[in-house]
Amino acid sequence: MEQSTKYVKLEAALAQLDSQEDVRDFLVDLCTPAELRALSERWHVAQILDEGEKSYREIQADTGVSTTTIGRVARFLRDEPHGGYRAVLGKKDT
Amino acid sequence: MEQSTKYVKLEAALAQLDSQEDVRDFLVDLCTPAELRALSERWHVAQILDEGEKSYREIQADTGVSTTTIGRVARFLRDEPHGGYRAVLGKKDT
DNA sequence: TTCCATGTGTTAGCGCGCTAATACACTGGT
DNA sequence: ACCAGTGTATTAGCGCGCTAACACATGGAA
Repeated sequence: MEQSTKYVKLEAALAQLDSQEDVRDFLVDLCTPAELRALSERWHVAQILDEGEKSYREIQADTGVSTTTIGRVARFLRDEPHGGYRAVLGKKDT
Repeated sequence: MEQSTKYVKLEAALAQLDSQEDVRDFLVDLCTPAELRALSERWHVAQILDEGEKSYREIQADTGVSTTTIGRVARFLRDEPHGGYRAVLGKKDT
């Protein structure tokens, strides 16, 4: 298989990784620990918010994430600028 | 398909996205523009370094990324803490 | 040997995402 | 009417990744 384009876009690189382990290793090399933590926390919060069963303050107590950040994630989730979260959240069950 | 575990890990979420577009949309929702730019630049630099044909100063001139950052990416690439870059770079040909 | 480009390290300063703390308007239960 | 809990906004301060601008040692070419 020939790779014609000289450089692989970030999303293309991630899309071609199938296993959870490969993605993990790639992210660890690409991100700093602080960044990886921040991204994981946001994604975690997004999933909790999507369930719609906990208040901001409960989520803060459970995860340690500030309500400021929770509010920001909630805004992205609500406004759905690109539906990127939905594409994954929608796969959880039918 | 039932999703038994309550929350999906970040790497699992990305691993289950097949298309480049889905990954892109997910990243755009998850990351801030500044973060996405930083990650993309690092990945871009990593690929250029992997070719081994340009000096740090050339890369800086081409991409606008500082030699400090280039050096940091180079160090990760050299030390290969988890081989995450390699897993993608190795797929480019052969 | 001289000189220049290289990889690498160091410092200062900036931008920005995060926390902590607080405040406000709204709503449902008592 | 009151009050507790909610989503949300605001402020100050901190950590950290980035840039800019150096400095330094090494190595190859003139």
